[in-house]
Amino acid sequence: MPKLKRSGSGRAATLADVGRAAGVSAMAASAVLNGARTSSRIAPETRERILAAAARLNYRPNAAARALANRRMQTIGVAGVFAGGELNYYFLELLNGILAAADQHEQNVTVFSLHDWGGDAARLQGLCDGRIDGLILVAPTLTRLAARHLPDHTPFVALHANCALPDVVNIESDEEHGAYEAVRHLIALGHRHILHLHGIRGLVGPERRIQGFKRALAGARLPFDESLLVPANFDRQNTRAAMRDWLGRHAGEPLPHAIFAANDDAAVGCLEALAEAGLRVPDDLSLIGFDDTLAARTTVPQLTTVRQPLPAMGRRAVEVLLDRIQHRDAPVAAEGTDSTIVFPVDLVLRASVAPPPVIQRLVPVARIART
Amino acid sequence: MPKLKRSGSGRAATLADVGRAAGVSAMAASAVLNGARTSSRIAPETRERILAAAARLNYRPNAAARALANRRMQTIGVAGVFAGGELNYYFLELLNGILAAADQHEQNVTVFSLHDWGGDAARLQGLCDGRIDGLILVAPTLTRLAARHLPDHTPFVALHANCALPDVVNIESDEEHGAYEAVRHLIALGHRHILHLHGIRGLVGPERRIQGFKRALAGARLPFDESLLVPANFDRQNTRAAMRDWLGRHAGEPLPHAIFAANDDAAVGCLEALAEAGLRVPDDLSLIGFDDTLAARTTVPQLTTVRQPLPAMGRRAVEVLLDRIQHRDAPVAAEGTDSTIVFPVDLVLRASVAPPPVIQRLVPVARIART
DNA sequence: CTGAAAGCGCTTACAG
DNA sequence: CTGAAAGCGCTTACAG
Repeated sequence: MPKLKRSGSGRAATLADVGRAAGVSAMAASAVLNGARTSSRIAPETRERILAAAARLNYRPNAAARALANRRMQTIGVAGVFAGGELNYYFLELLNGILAAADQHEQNVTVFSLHDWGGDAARLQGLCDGRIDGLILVAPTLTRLAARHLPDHTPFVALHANCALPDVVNIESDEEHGAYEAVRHLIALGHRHILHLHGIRGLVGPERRIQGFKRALAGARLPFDESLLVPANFDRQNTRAAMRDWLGRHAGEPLPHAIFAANDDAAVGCLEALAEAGLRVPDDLSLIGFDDTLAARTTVPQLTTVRQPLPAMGRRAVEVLLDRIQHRDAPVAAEGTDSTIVFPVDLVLRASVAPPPVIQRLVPVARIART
Repeated sequence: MPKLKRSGSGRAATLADVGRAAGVSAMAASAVLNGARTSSRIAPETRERILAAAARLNYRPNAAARALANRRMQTIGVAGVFAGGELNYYFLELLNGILAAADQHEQNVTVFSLHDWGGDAARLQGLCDGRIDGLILVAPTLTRLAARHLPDHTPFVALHANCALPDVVNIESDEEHGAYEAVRHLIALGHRHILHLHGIRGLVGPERRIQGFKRALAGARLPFDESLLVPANFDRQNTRAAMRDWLGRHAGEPLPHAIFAANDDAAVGCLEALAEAGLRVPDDLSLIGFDDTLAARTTVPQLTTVRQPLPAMGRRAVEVLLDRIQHRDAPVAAEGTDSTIVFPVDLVLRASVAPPPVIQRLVPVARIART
């Protein structure tokens, strides 16, 4: 039986301990161990002694003390509304890129999961207390007032900001164009009657996708009317319910040729509702998503979708933020330049889209009431 | 045109500033602002003045200074191999629970993404330098030596440890039982010829699932032989390739009744390979997964699977860790008690399992060579 | 009830 | 090349 007790007690070795053990001052130890850029060099022989003592004592510089002296934590924060029932894929992809870039620059990443932007805008203040050197805001939705009162002394960068943030670089992708290309692709295959499952009206992302949808229809001289817009809220559960509901209300009418879902999660919810109703994708109708998250690759059939380069966007956010941290006093963007970085999007062709069936199906009448 | 320059420069207000502004000492300010448990109380009138000054100066306690004085960062770390091509669902579910519990206890969470456990075991050392108060190891696979040399002075807790970690609480679930129940369920429905797509041999999780598989077969007096075990590596891509390969090698032979995949990702990969071969789940054969991650819910059909309560396990890890941090010197477990916490698992019934078809299909001969 | 002192562990000038 | 001093911003005893 091993003794179930770690020696966790007792304090860790400090620079002073190392110095004492090597017969030098703490600051000589600091110079060799923590790579100070002191102009002076330590004699090779002394250096060896210090290194040996440090190894022997298992010395490890204390991050808090260092941060206090340097005014730099080597840590960046990531804040957003991630949890809410289901953690989302969107964030997972982003985090992937953020972690990779942070690792490369030897920065730590602290994740702040907010409940909602409304009440938690105040909480943001609390995070900017020296524990992080800068903060990445993921899809922030702040009121004008809150946006103006972002904590000073802390640099920010935003990803997919849903609101104007004065003096903050915003990183986004060309969503309008992505939506346009997606719908144009459907139209090119012969689809005419296309539904759009859209996100929350008023938010930047959903509105841009709606704009792209409309522009593609207009470009093909296809009529647009509000009935083509089905509200779905960017989330699987909601969309499944919305789609079930839609099918119920349109039983017996001609089935649309295709559906353009505002994101992959919505597309998956839609797929589920269609499957329940006995409709096959892409045989009976085509479906297209947006984002190219894992969700798009783990459905059967896999989803044709618009790829936003989320990991690359996350990486870029880290780089921009680190630059802001280094040059706090530099202006966010050159005079007259926009402080927005736009990534290109790509249409990714997979199995959920096919030409429309020769004989258009009707929306089936519900067979079984399900919960 | 707004001026694109934040006032980021200039330093944040300190306790000394607040004290000065309120005409008291920094420590009086400390007592009222940072809730010191100093036995003495500050006079209500002074208190008001201090509070007012703090508000006026927008005072925010400095985390690093506090950490240095208190020897407590209010931050826990989470380390694991998460990235590797595709960030995994398993971690996403866990993180969900970890973030929720940390939030509740007002702790920050810092995520360390390791490349692999081999080389990075050394990096663990580097993290234990006061920046975190304790560390959660996610599915660690350490050598005996590395395990023995976990940094002192830092409490740990492990989730699904793949190796013995002296004096570290390990949180896991009853995987053997889960595997047993899954296979028993298949057998109860009439399945006889069942394949198991297993993870890496030698790791704790995969081995336990194999044990459960074998026990269920033995319980029903079904013969086991090695050919029922198909190596698949816990990941979608690999499993798809493995399954394609298996189908190719067994073309023309009777199709198995069912497949038990060692995790959901593997099940999804399997599903893809089956779909490519024109085989339908569950009509032609049944499929069952393990974990109940999002992957299990976003396939069509949704997967019958064994649920590990990952968010709850993540929450528990935080609680155990915080307890270890509070009582560093207490033994990890009472004398003679095991320092392992085992969560129960549940079989979740969804659409990927059905009774075997009346007429057993043969493995189809590959129709098109695909890449 | 309030303040002066010392310390947490590290760094950055500044002397020798 | 090396050390003594002061400071980063906060806390915790200890005096008054």
